[in-house]
Amino acid sequence: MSKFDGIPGPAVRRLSLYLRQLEALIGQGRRTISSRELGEALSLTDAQVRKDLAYFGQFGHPGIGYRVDELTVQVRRILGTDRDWNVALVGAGNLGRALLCYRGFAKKGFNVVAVFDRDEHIVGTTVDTPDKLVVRSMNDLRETVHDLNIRLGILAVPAEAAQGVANELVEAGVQGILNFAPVTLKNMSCPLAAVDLTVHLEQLSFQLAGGNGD
Amino acid sequence: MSKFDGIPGPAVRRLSLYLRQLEALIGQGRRTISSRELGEALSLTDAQVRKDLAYFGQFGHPGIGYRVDELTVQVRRILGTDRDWNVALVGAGNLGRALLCYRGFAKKGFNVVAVFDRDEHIVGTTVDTPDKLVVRSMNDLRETVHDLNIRLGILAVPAEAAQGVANELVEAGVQGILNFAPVTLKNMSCPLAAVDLTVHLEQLSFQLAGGNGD
DNA sequence: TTTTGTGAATTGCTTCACAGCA
DNA sequence: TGCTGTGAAGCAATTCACAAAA
Repeated sequence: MSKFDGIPGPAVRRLSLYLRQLEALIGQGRRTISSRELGEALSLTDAQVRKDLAYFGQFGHPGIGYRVDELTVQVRRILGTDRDWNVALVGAGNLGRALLCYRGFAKKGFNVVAVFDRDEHIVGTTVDTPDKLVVRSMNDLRETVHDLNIRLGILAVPAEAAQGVANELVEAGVQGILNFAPVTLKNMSCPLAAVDLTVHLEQLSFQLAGGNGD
Repeated sequence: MSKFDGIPGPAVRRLSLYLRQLEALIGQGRRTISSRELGEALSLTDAQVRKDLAYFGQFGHPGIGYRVDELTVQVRRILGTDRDWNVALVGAGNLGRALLCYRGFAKKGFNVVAVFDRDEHIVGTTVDTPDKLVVRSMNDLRETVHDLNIRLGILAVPAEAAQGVANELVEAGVQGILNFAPVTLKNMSCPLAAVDLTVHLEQLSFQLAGGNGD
């Protein structure tokens, strides 16, 4: 039903990479870039780049290429990162606290405005991060999500707790979840993204173990 | 040239998910599982599960399904995680230290046995993690990689430094790199895996911004 | 019956190659 | 000439559907 139906998932994922590269180009003061050069920087073919961008509109200029500032604005608009998103983080363990320190989220317009933890011993303490957030109780989830206009949730809890907390997040009104727990969430009624840190190491070990004579 | 040529990349990625689910099943004491049930747990079709596993051998038993312990052994062998891998982490910033605390790596047989940082003020200090590693100088990279039999590197440095450090890792003898820096590494002669934390949030915001009427 | 393994059909994605524009 | 946008072709991955095994 979406206006972006029929667009390959891989193309949408690459959109993020184009944006990252475009932001680097702005830093270098580049005004325009061709599909060939943009592809080269990301190890993609020029045709791939043109087709991906053409799914969303006509952004290029024949004979010139793409204007960097213009395309940046367009890709941000398509990805929805032309405005800020308020985010709740659940799980104030090691990973959770590290993510709070990570500047990359805010730089892209994702503001972590609240932290929650199930452990009542931690609730009320201040997390040692740049913006000094106080850990909130899971009981305040729904109210906080509403009051702070939180739309996304980051799940940094142990695997056993993940499904339950994910349900609570949706119940509280969150519209999308980034899941760091090593479990596949089931029956979610909102968009999901999953990051499993060990899966990527396994892919490397596969390539090394299977790729040569062992 | 590999014995696993012609196998779809997506199938290999799912292998990690099968293994994760199998390990959960062992914890529950399950003896066998059908392709249908395994697929259900991971939101895949039964045909997908069977075809993926069949790329690597005949592990199933008609009328029974797959024996959990048997299949676990096989998948570990295929992924190369039936033995341990020594890993070096470069970048002792917030993200790097958080990854050192993360128990998931060791649980899967990936042992982070050395930490490096370019900042000589940090070199020599002990990182506050369970296994108390001392931060090493980048000058000792090659020697340490050799002495500790390190085969994989985790890159947790700023974007600007990533390409340079990646080159140094390969130069030092590392055979695969897991890259957390938000850049696409170029001209690498070893297997790579990339984790960009903001990319996943952008995918969520795309789905929310584009999926409904805005 | 239940459930696998697999050729065949289908769907989806990428690359090719070229018309059209600057 | 240089470069985009895009149908057509080619390739890759998934799903179907059924023979064979327990």
